This record gives sequence, C-alpha cells and structure tokens, in this order.
Amino acid sequence: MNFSRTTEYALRIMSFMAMNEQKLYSANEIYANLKIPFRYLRKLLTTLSKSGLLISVQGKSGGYRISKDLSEISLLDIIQQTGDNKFKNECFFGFHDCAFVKKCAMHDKWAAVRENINQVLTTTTLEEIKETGPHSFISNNNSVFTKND
Amino acid sequence: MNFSRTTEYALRIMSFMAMNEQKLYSANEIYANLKIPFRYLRKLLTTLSKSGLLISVQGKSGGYRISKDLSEISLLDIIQQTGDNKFKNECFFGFHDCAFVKKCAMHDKWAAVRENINQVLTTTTLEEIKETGPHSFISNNNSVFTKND
DNA sequence: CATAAATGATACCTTTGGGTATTATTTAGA
DNA sequence: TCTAAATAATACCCAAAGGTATCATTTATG
Ligand code: SF4
Ligand code: SF4
Repeated sequence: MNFSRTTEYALRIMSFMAMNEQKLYSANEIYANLKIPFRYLRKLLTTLSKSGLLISVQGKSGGYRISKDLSEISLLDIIQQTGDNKFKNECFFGFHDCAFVKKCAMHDKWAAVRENINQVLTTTTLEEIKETGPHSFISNNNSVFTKND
Repeated sequence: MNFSRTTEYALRIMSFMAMNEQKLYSANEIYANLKIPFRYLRKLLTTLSKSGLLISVQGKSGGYRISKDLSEISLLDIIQQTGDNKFKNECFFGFHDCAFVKKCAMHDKWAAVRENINQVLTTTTLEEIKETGPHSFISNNNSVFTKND
C-alpha cells in the first residue's frame, strides 16, 4: 500500500523513537539510524513537534522526545499529522456528489475496506510497535544523499 | 481512500462506458457526462486504448468501445493501467530491506489489509458495476474548466 | 475529392510534494 | 562570556503528476 513518502518517514521516525521512549534524540542521531534526507528530516521533526507528537528541546544537547505515553499514540495519529487524509468516508470513484438512490457495487465493499484499515490503524499503537520490534530501521533505497550540516 | 486522480478518472470512464458496453463513445460524449478535463480525457482515452481495455476507431464518427466482455475486466485491471501500482507486497513502513527475524506488529496486519483490498478489486468486475448502477456520473468538484476543441 | 469530425502524437505549462540552502535562535559548558 | 551544538524559520530548487496547446492523421459523407 502507499502512503506518501513523508508519511512513511513520520511512521519510521516515531516507531524508531518509541524503542526508547524517554530518550531525547537529536536529529543527527535519528539521521544516523534512518537515513532520511537530513534537512527534510529536520523539517519533519519540527512539524511533528508543532503537531504535539514530539517535544523539542532547543540548545546544545537538545533534541526531540515522544510527548505522550506510547499507548496513547496510534499509527493513525501519526499519519494524520502529515497531511495524508486518506481513509475518509469517500466514494470509491472519487465522486463528491453521488446521489446513490441505489448504491453501486463498490459502495459497501469499499466502506468495509476502509473500516478494516481504520480499525488496524487506530488500534495499533506505538506501544505495540515497540513490543514487537525489532524490525529494520535502515532503509537502503540505494539512494545517496549528503548530510552537510 | 485515495487513488491518483488519473486512476479515479479511468475508473469513472470505464464504469460509464460499461453502462452500454457495445456502444462507440466519442470523447465528446464522455466529456459531456463525466466532465473530466477534456484534453486530459483525450490523452487518457488513448492510453486506455493502447493498454487494450478500449478499442479506438478513428475518423469521422469514430470513438471508443470497451474491448472485452465486462465480466473479464476487473477494477484492478483498470487501476493497473494508470500506473497506480499500489497494493503490492510492500512493507507498511516503506522499507525495502527489512530483515524481520521477528516481524513487527504491522507486518501481518497489513498483509491482511492488502489481501482484503485485492480481493475486492479483483473480484469486482465491470459487469457487476453495470448491474448495480445507476450512480452519479457527474462530478461537481465545483471546478470550472474549458473544453475548446 | 473536399470537408468536417473524430482520434493520435508531441511538446509545453502549472501545481504540488519532496528536498536543499541560508540565516537566526537557543543553551550547555569550557 | 564565548563557543559549539543543537533546533527554528524561511525561502528557494527540482521532479513528477496533472492539465493545456498545437499539429498531424484518419475516415464518413456531401
Ligand atoms: S454508490 Fe458508488 S459511486 Fe455512489 S458514492 Fe457510493 S461508491 Fe461512489
Ligand atoms: S516486519 Fe514490519 S518493518 Fe519489517 S517488512 Fe514487515 S511491516 Fe515492514
């Protein structure tokens, strides 16, 4: 399935930080582990901070820390912070104004799919992710990018 | 849920044409019913023709017709022609190289979601869509665009 | 056979998401 | 108190998707 790249980044970041939930991570340290393009990572981290999922500490030896209890952060919570407003109650065909005096074949089927997805995303929390680790946190993506900061 | 706009267009086009599966539709006629930006619609129609889902007839009084029996065209068939290669067997987090000596919490859950989606998309054919019509084929999107061709 | 009405091909423009560069601010600690 | 190491803010750049414009080709029909 496909979320936006940004959403995938956010999911990785939060999952990674959940491995040590009290710890204050610097952007450098996250970069070292996740290899997300550094400056973009920086931007994303401040976004996540503003959204309330992370707390940021400025100054030397500053960084980011997860703001709430892991059990209170669902994967959907994370996904919603990065603009991926998928899984809303939309028409399968992308219509905004279907009258459906009689529903088409996809209406209920697709509603069930959405329900299924939402169920998984809202009930799975970072706590569960932490417990079931480890998974690989280094993405190859065989892409090479520079850090220089 | 979100497919690309182009995929949504393709789904609408094919579903609409399925309502009268033998008929030769001109781009003009499809435009009149679906209000997809005209020149983009034209482009898409030739794409669908090249992909084999439609047969095109050139010249005056030409147009497009669905190429196969409706029961042989699944929604997934349509989706796959427009580059939306979603629902592949990918990692939830977007990793390409997870070792998973021990699978993370999302691995099987997400595989089940994908399976669910694929099931719906491969088993639902245009025939079924035709039978369960009508649904609205006019999208408002309150967007105004010109035709001029 | 000329014309009109259709599709085909191709190049270009625009918007958006992803990514980079630069400068400013905060703060621990020598 | 100066410096280094961190985050914050802002503006810019690039590539891909969506959309437009132009011209060429096909063919029914007068
Ligand atoms: S009936 Fe079909 S076309 Fe209408 S809103 Fe539901 S899914 Fe969309
Ligand atoms: S175990 Fe988790 S991280 Fe690894 S491939 Fe499966 S879903 Fe992705």
